[in-house]
Amino acid sequence: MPSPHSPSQNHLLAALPPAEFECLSQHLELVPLLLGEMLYEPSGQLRHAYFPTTGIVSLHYVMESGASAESAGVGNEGVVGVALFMGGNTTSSSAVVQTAGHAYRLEGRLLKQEFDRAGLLQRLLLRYTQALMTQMTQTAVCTRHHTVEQQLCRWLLLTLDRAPQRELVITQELIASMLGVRREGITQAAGNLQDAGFIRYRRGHIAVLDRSGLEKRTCECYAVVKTEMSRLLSDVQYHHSTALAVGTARENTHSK
Amino acid sequence: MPSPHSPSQNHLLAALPPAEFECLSQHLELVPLLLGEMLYEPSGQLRHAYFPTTGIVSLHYVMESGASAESAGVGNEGVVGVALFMGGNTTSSSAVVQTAGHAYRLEGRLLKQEFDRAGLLQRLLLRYTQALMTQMTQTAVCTRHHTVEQQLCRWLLLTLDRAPQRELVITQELIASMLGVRREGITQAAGNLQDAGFIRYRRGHIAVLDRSGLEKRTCECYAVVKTEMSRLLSDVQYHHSTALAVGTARENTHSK
DNA sequence: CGGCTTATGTGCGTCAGCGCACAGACTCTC
DNA sequence: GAGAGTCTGTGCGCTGACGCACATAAGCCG
Repeated sequence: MPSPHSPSQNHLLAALPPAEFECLSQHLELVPLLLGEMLYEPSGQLRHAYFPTTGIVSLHYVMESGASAESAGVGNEGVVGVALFMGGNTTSSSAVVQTAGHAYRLEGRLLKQEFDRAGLLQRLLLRYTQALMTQMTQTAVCTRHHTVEQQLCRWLLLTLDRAPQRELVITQELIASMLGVRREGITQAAGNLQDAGFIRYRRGHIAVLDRSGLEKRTCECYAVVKTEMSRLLSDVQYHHSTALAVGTARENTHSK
Repeated sequence: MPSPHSPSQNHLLAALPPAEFECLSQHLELVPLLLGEMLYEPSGQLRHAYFPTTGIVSLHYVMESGASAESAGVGNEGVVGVALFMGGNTTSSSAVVQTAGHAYRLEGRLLKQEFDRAGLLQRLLLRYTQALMTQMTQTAVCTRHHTVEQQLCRWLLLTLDRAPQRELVITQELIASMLGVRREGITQAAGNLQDAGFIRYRRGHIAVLDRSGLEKRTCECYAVVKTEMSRLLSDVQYHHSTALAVGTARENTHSK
């Protein structure tokens, strides 16, 4: 079965003008993201940046005690490894695959190089990084003030937005470790949501039946992240289609 | 009384090579930061970036319900307004003065301009932004897993590191709103710390008597932030004194 | 000095979430 | 299709933090 993979499934890559896109494409390597795989660990040297297409990655911190919490998630809207161009080259948190799928990876050195060209890619990456910060802030706030059920709703919605299908493949145990709560807490909250008819789940699979239901039950945090995300990214696409498209040959190689 | 204000009291500015420093200096404007003053509010257009010298600013998010939480603090090690060069121009959180003092401010347009020169300032700002992200992540984790007392210790230590004096001028009420907990919770935790002889306080003043005591009581989060901060910043200074100092006239204008 | 504002101390009852322990129940594999 | 491994459901008691309601006290200002 021919899987129609293309770098343009990643929003950041897709927003590049054809010239830059082509230039990068030849260095992009399609890699599978396996559930639970650790793309990088705390303080470890990052070798590649990952542009997810169908996979979803979670940035999270694991404490000495073993307790953990996610600070942000990355799907096809972003890139894993911002530390590569931010100059730190490594972070104190780790990146773990939360939903299996694929990503295109790019050697760190090359990403940095492209970044330093100060082209549209730089703009995109910086804006995305700001969106990431918004997400981190909101995670902190949400953690502080909202119930497990609200947080679960937020998490489901954000994940769903990045997932290609309506059914997520993930255990309650894993969700619990993302949100930094007990597994039983997720069982309970998920039970409530199922009773309400918003989701249906079975051993490691969660199907969302009623998005708007979840949206009603979640806190404002979801909307804040979502709004800020689209504000930061839509604006970039504007620049693409006007100023920056000028002067680049419009080839049709984009759609593979 | 002649107060010896200088932009070089801010670590980012101080790390600039003389040429860049001079260039920026003429556009920097010394402004007082008044306790409680809001430097920018959610979704409001940012006009200036602020480089604190003696003041401390808190980035925090206020929810519809009125509840709030800090995601990170900014003192003389950093800058308020990263959204200006990240491309977003605004954020969903607000910046509030948490400790009165001073800052040098720079028009947003100019900062962006300097940033786009891709000189050392850009490197500095990007690295600092990464440090900010570490702080946000750690805030989220700490919020999730640690007690109010531990968080108070972390907060006191981080604040102390940025404060010129050993005595902080702040009410428990304000600290509570930073940490997103009840005021009574701070009263209790602070009482414990005072009983242990680590701090002493009276109506709006907190004096730290025993730093190492606080360090023993706090969680790992303080160390994580601190370590990452110094890693990111020391490395920059290394670049300054070697690679990047080449080609810039070594004038002695730096030390005022 | 006296009164007012504001900050801090304290004592409830309540509750969400934790930690633990164990009982089902679903899948996958052989 | 039987067993093993894993995932999910449920029921405790416990505790940190909340929300509220005051009491007290410190600093400020006229």
